[in-house]
Amino acid sequence: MNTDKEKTLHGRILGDLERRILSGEWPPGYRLPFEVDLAIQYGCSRMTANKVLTQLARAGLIERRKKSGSFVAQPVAQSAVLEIHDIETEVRSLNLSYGYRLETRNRRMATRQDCTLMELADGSAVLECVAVHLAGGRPFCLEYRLINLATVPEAESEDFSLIAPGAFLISRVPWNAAEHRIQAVTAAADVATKLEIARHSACLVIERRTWGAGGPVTFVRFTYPGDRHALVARFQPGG
Amino acid sequence: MNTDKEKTLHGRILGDLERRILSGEWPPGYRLPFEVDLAIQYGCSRMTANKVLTQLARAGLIERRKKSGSFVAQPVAQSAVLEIHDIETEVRSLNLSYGYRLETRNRRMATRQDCTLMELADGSAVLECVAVHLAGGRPFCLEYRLINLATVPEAESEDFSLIAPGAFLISRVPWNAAEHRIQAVTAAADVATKLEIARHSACLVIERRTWGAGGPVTFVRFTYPGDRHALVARFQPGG
DNA sequence: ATGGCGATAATGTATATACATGTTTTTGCC
DNA sequence: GGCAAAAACATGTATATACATTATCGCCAT
Repeated sequence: MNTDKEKTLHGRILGDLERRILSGEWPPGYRLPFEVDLAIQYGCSRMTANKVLTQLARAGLIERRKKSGSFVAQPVAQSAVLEIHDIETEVRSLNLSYGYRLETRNRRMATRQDCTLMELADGSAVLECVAVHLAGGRPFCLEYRLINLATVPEAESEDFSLIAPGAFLISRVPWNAAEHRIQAVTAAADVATKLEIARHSACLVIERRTWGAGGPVTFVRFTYPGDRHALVARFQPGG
Repeated sequence: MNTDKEKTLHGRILGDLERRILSGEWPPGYRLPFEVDLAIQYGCSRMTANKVLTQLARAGLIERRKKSGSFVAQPVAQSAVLEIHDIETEVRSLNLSYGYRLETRNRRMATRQDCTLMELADGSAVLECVAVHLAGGRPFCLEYRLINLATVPEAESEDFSLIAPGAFLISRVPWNAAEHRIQAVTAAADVATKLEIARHSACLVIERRTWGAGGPVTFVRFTYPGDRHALVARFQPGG
């Protein structure tokens, strides 16, 4: 059921303890055996037991306290790991042909609004792109993109008529932080036209801001027709 | 910037390598020093270097190949860890008063639709609840809940007039897998009435299915007014 | 050339050991 | 009895060592 890494000694012990915790046999608050006792029970060294307990603690399944021992953690927020894919990959995984159409590309100075969106300094130059991603010949998603030319100057010499900004950026610009914002909105007139949907339809909007070592990199807003797209995320405590 | 665990030796080394990778100094594909060389450079033992590289590999920042060495991984999908909180916690963190109103509570046999939603066996008994969560006295979110009475029989003796099903379940039922689905929809008439919003407004819908050791546990659909709620997730590669 | 085969090199796992760190419990003094 | 010093204890970190596993390279015979 797990990542079947129960090939190794500490893998087997880990799986064993995980099973007891997730099944409820060891409920939240239960104090599990000390490292030395685990080592004796499983006939291994303390270092091996330590490795297992350290991994359980990193996964958030247990909490460790010096002198007191290790305790099964209280289940906290239901977190989920949400994978936000490259759009071309996403479309192709639906077995549809992928298409891309650039609508506008515009180099300009950052407006006040841009600065708010991206945490830009006043007077920065940005590249603004609007593009439509197509699946099976029909509009799949609308992309509104801002690129900070101060941190990504090489974007200026790219016309984005064939390659999408996302694909360009991901392969060229290292990033170290991102923030996602997911919302439902009603389609404005221009959005509805570009996506070929009825006005006031519900749309799923995913906004992402990305930062690199040199500051803000890009802002992007993806707008999906609400009835045709869902984000799905699976989650298992302890990976 | 990190979890500032640069107190220990392997913590410092880890931070150092992370910085080089995230800054782009070591680009994707770059082969980093072998364990023994790292150990020499940092004046530590190979076990310590191994611990660091193992953690980097678990975080997905590097890929390790026997005999070849360790390489900076290609950035893949932009994944984000989305924390889906308890609603009461969420409301209170907005500095609003929290309220809860149960609308309906109904014990019945599972319909065909229920079975599809929850992967139930035919003929299972379920508890169906509809409730409204309030923030600052106004509707914040509509909850539609199904509980599988086969795996959570104790739910039958709970009337849920004061305690919300989510709060009840999280503290009592261990679970080991969950699936989230996030979508945008237009509000149907009954939803609009309960949430006191205009018909056909855009709403953000979060559905969650949860499984435990004994099979399906619960299905829940949260419907949020689209203009009043957004999911926000931050992400930093490597933790 | 080429196909196999063994040497080599790097990671993977496990152990024994040592000392550090931070809590709790016990001891011992006033 | 009260309180501070000391011991006991469990985890945290680090090292040295050993052997297993596996991919790669070069050599040699065909």
